Amino acid sequence: MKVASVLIPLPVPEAFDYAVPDEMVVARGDQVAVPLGPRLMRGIVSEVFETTGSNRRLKAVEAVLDDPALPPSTVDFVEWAGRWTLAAPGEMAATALKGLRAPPPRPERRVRRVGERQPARATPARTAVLAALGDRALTAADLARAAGVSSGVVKGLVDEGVLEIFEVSAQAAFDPPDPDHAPSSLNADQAAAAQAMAEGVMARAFRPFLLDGVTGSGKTETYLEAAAEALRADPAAQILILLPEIALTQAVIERITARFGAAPAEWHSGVAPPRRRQVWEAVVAGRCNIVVGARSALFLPFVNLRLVVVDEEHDSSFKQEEGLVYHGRDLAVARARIEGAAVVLASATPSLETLWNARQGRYGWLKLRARHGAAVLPDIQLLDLRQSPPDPQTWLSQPLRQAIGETLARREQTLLFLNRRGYAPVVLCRACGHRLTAPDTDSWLVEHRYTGRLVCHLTGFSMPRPKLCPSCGAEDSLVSVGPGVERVEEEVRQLFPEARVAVFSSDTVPDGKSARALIQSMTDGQIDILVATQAAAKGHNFPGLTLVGVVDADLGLRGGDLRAAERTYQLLAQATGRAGRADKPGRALLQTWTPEHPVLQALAAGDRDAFVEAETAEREIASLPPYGRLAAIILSSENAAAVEKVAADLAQAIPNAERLEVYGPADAPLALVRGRRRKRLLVRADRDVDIQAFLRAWLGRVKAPGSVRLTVDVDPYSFL
DNA sequence: AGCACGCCGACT
DNA sequence: GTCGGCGTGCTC
Repeated sequence: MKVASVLIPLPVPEAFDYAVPDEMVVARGDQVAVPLGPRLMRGIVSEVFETTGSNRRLKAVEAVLDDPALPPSTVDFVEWAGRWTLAAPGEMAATALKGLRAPPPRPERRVRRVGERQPARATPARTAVLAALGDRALTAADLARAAGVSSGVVKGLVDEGVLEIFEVSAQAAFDPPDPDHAPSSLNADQAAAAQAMAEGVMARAFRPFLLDGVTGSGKTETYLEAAAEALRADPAAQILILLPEIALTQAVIERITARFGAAPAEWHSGVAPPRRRQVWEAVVAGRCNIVVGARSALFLPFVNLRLVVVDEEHDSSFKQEEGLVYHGRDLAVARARIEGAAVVLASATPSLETLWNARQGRYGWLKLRARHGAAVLPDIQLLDLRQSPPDPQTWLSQPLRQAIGETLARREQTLLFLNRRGYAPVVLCRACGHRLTAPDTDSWLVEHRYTGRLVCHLTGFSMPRPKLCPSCGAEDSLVSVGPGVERVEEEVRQLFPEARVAVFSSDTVPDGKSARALIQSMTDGQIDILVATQAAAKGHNFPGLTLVGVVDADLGLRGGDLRAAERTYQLLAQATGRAGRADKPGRALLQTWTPEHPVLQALAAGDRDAFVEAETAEREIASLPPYGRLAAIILSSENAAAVEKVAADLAQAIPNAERLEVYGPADAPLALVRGRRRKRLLVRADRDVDIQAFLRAWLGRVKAPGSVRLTVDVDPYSFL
């Protein structure tokens, strides 16, 4: 008997087996309809095999669906990703079908001649219609318009049998990119890197690269030349370019369009479902060469993937935390390995993991130096706040104020960087010391003055700023503690009333359109001082910007999670890198209470290698990534007792394992979110330990009731 | 995810 | 005395 294993988009731990009827032809990757309990489900065939006797009688595959099959390598990838992240394989498979959610486009109805048949009565209108049509096929409406008659005339000819209606499936066309449309002229570094990447693509085997170059070194044009080379060698080659954020796609799409004379396909959550269906179908049919997208584009059914680019590979937005928990960069490398393709991780501030892989020789390491005339690294100074503390209730120290004043006098621009939205991160009661938190979440409420509300940045809960302390009832006792961008803006306006000041944060710039407008007015010099969160630290270059002030360089270093130092280094390197060009040297001033901190020392010295060296050494001593591996298990439920119970059960059931430790259970750092009590366990293992096998064995021993949600996060990034 | 089966409060 | 609440469990 022939049996098909079918991946079903449900949280079941394995594929389900179905009998294949004798006359049915099924293959791995096919989309099938299978009975599950009382209903029919769409599934993906993961395997077809022959068996003699079965110990259980199987239901039969109902039908093979018309929708295109997933290419076998896409099935390989989906299965691998499911095993790696401990997700249900069927749910991972379902992400590869996300493009099919919209109904197929309605086929277009067109009319054409039926042989040489003539109408019984040839009126002028009818003659005009037949003349306009010729031997083409048009829609009835287009034809009537072309002939300058009403649609009734066309209908009459159809009724008479002179014309017939037929259906054509509407298919979006993707123009083939022309690799020689507008090649960039590359400098020596770029040409060497592009050459190495192109050779990697030609090898038709897994070839990973780190493309390591400061802002302005021309990473994008370099990897686009490698893509062009791939297309020259194989016009059917498919290329995937992953970006951390939707906001960055437009600029890259424009550059690709200019380089190749054809627009690439776009793939992310902002693309409408019918369009996504078109892209999905074009990708699986090999009718689409270049896709630019967010991490979910990794799951597209490529048939000839030759090159994957992960731009800004260090960016933590590649880590998906909700639903399926995975890291887009890691899965991109895996996909390239499975497809036998080249993968390029590009960044000015590569992640420690990637740098480590490059140093070990696992990844080809392609370095680009800054180009002549591009932004040069600014002079970075640390401002020791112990020497020159700001006045009470202000946040800018005297040296920074003076620098802003000088910059203003030279009619140049300042960026004040503070990675904190709103006016004040904490509101507390002077009388009783109570800190205001959201009612169902124990994170602090952030004061926003523009809206006059207190906002929970985790859940979006907000309330008006109360008059009385909700804890002790004292009147007028609430004080705003600490600065956010709005508060720094207030201080700047008082200090420099004549300056034009703007705030750039996700609150003032909620969408791409307003972001472009603000960036434009900054570029045009209509803003003197921009107070910004990390929303402005990425990717924009302002020619008149010569001073970057970091209001609180210590901010990201507190809290001490694994990647705090790395993230801070990357963020501040990006922020300070905004200042200055060759003809107008810039400077960056970092306000800190701990100028001796190695991260800040490395930043001030402009010495990335020293930072990487020190940070890597610390990770090695602690056997943390990349020297070890981590996984987190997060339990959450509205029922606190149920969480405790499952946590205790898990702690009881830890399998024996060598070179592996389990920490916890402990309250998650935010122990209450949206009314759900959260507990966390953390697993650390040596690099060569199969941490997934351990987790599977462990979780197999404990059953959590439906009321407790259990999330596994392999290689966690957020430690909330 | 659905949809079943299965034990305890307000109704004809 | 029933209709129905959603808690646990299964679906090849």
